[in-house]
Amino acid sequence: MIELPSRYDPGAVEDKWYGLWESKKYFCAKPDLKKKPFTIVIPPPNVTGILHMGHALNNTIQDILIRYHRMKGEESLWMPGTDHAGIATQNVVEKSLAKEGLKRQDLGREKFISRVWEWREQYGSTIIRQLKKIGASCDWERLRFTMDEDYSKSVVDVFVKLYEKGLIYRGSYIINWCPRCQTALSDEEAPHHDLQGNLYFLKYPLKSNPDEFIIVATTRPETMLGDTAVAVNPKDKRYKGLVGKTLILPLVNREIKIIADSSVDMKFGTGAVKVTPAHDPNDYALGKKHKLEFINVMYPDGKMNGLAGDYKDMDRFEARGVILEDLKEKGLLEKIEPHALSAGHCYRCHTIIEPYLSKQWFVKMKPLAKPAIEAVKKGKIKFHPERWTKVYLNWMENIQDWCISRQIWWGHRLPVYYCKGCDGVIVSKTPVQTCPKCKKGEVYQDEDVLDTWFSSWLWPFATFKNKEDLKYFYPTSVLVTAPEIIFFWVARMIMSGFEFMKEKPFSDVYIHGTVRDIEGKKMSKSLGNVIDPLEIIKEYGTDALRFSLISITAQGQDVFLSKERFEQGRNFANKIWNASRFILMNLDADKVKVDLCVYFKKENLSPVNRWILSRFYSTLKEVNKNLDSFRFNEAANLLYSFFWHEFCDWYLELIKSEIKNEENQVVMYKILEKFLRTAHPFMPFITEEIWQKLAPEGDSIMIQPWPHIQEEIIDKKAESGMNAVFEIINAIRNMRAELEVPLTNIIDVKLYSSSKAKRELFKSMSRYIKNLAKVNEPVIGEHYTHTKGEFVAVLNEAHAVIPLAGVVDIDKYKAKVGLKIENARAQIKSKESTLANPNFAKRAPLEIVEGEKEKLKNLKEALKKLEGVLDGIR
RNA sequence: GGGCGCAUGGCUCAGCUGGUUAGAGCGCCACAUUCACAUUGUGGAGAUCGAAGGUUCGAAUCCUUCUGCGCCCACCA
Repeated sequence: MIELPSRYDPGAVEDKWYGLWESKKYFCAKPDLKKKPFTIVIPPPNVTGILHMGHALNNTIQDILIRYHRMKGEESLWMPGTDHAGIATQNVVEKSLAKEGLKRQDLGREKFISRVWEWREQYGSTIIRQLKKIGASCDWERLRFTMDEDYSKSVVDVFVKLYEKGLIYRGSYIINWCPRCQTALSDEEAPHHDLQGNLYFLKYPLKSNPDEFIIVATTRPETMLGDTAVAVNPKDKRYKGLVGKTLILPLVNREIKIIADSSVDMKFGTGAVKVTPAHDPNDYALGKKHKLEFINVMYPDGKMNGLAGDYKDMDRFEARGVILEDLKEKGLLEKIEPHALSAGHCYRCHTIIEPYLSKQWFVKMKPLAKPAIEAVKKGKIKFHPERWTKVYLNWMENIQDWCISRQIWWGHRLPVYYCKGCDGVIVSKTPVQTCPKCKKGEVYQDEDVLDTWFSSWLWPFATFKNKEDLKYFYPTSVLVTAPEIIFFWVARMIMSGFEFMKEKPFSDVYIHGTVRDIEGKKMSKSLGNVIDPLEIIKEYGTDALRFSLISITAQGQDVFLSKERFEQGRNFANKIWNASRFILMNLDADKVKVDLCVYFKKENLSPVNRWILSRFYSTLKEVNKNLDSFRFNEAANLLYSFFWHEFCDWYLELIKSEIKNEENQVVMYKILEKFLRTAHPFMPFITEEIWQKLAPEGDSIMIQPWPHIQEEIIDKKAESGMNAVFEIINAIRNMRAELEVPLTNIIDVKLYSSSKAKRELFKSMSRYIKNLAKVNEPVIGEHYTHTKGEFVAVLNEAHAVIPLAGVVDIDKYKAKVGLKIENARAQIKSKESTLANPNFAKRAPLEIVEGEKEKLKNLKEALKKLEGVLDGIR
């Protein structure tokens, strides 16, 4: 006899079992040629990161996959690690410095970087600890960091390889510049958001006649200081005689030409566009084409520079206001129209991006994209859900070169050196002291670091330290991630895989939804709508967190969360706990040792046991199918309803009175034991806790085999037979509720069926019917004929009948029903008269009238039912 | 401008290749507590599956159009 508390206490067991798994090295994977490998690389969280619901969902899915495949006997490796997250981490450390009143420049590069490392030492393990808390079965001995020495070496190697291949180049282009972070960003790091702005119409006077103007429309008047031309469409009649003439750029009084270019849209604004080649990508192209001057009027921090004349040192948006005022004063501001536009925003600090002309390093992407496109098109790599394929292909087919240099300090420094003597550029894997070209010049290394994603894109292979492991575990199996990083990471890993490994990095990409709050907003600290997974763990337990998260996440759909949703998971864990407690209390250890096969062979399993076994294997089959097709919610919900509604609500209730029967003991035990194994990937802790109590000499549940489907046990006939019994019990319960007969009152029941098989079934199942419906031994008959004073339920090929005599006072019951009927009739009458009232129709709002009509309809239906009941009794 | 997703009981959502009575959780109503579990059990009410067409023996499911919401992409001065 085992004594257990009636509530599952997750806090008391989780750390214990996690510690055991870890100490026994159950998470560790080694190449084993006898086994099939199954590999997942974790999307490395930022070192400074803190676990949020997105992580919880992402990693629960991965853990389910890993545990499932591990139990299926595959050599399963989940490779963990963290990302140095260049800009994000630098910003965090800078913020903490700011509290001391310091800037990173005050420390200098080297000291600042050591500060970041210190920071990492202190906080870098937080996210790892938190991943352990949610039960992640990563091979922690392989923990990697994108700034690890050998990982960094791979980054440098790759840079050099691409450079030597001519796929990396340096050049001056318009890039996305964040004036706050003061660095270049890739296009992906500068997402566009809508803004409500204005279209400003500015007058530029002609040199030949200062009273004559050309009017240009712009959303960014402050850039006019850097204008070097005005462009019109050559077909535009309005400006026919003006092309080639000279304008005086107001405020700076610089001479600029009017040029003609067919790219100018005649319908937009005035059809004349100011050209600022150093501050707009379109204008840049125009500037190149027409050989215009490039005048950069801003400092890197977004303030106007020396070329901005009187506006020097003003912030770009401040300058905008002042410039507009000055133009207005001079009568050169024609008008202002509201205009919706969108602008790039820094993905780290949300500052509006400045398109900025500067010298940066780029990767030529088109050649890399080619095999990556092909692989997906040919189905070598599959996206789940499939629709992401299109998103991926669309991006890949229009891919732009990747700006990879960042003007920050935290990250992989570019392996690029410049010679002061001959201006030579040296790209080298190893540090360079003297210029190999001129042999004498002093050399200095490029100050920039690489884009964080330039290291992340190597993750599926650079995380392997030796060739043997790489060969065995690569390509990896599944990548699990959110849609936000398809371009940042997934697409680039596919490219790098083919480029550097000559092989895809993974076979399947599972894209799960974004975690949102119940109003559909993204969870974020600034919105204050965060549900902290660790708090949920504290309150409800890890298994509850995992189970709830999974069961409400439909494939690829966004997840809407509120705290109450985790109650479902907690309640389920508690249900498992109590059912197990019940079984443990009633289990005779010696009886249970009997092999289930003994019963199968004899084919003498009782219908109830045949049914529950069939239901278990049917469920298992579906669970397998759904896990294999990434429908985790379906799998979870199948387990939920099997365990709760079939195993607990029906099976355990059925066998309760015969629980010491050997066959029942064996089946009950086996079902629980197999269920625990099946549920383990979803709820690792509670399943382990119960497993240990159930099979004390057994090893941990996490290294047990996944239950094998016994196809021959799936018996649809047994299932439908029991369903007929359940139908009867339900019907009787239903009638009892209708007649308000309490369960303490055992009543008579008659069952009729013209089918001999059914009659026999009822007879053999009568003890269960008696127990669960609280009735006396049923009287079983062949043909049902309607008799007064009986309450009837019509079933599938059968009738269940409760004789009312002695159960309820027929006259009283009749009177009660009669009263209800009268009541309903009165209500109908009153509703009808309301509706017939012409004043009501005139004055009441339409929805009220409709509502009343609806109510009337419902009342009439209810009346009909009641009249039927009365007919039955009479 | 292009693309994608969503619209199903009061709320939040499942519903895979179209197939008997459209499911769940929460909420609501009634009844039940010496019996594994009130984090429970039993029963119930509540849905013309966003709208309009179409394909089909049959549509929540496939097609077209429309409406509303959300997201992504795009060099919309």
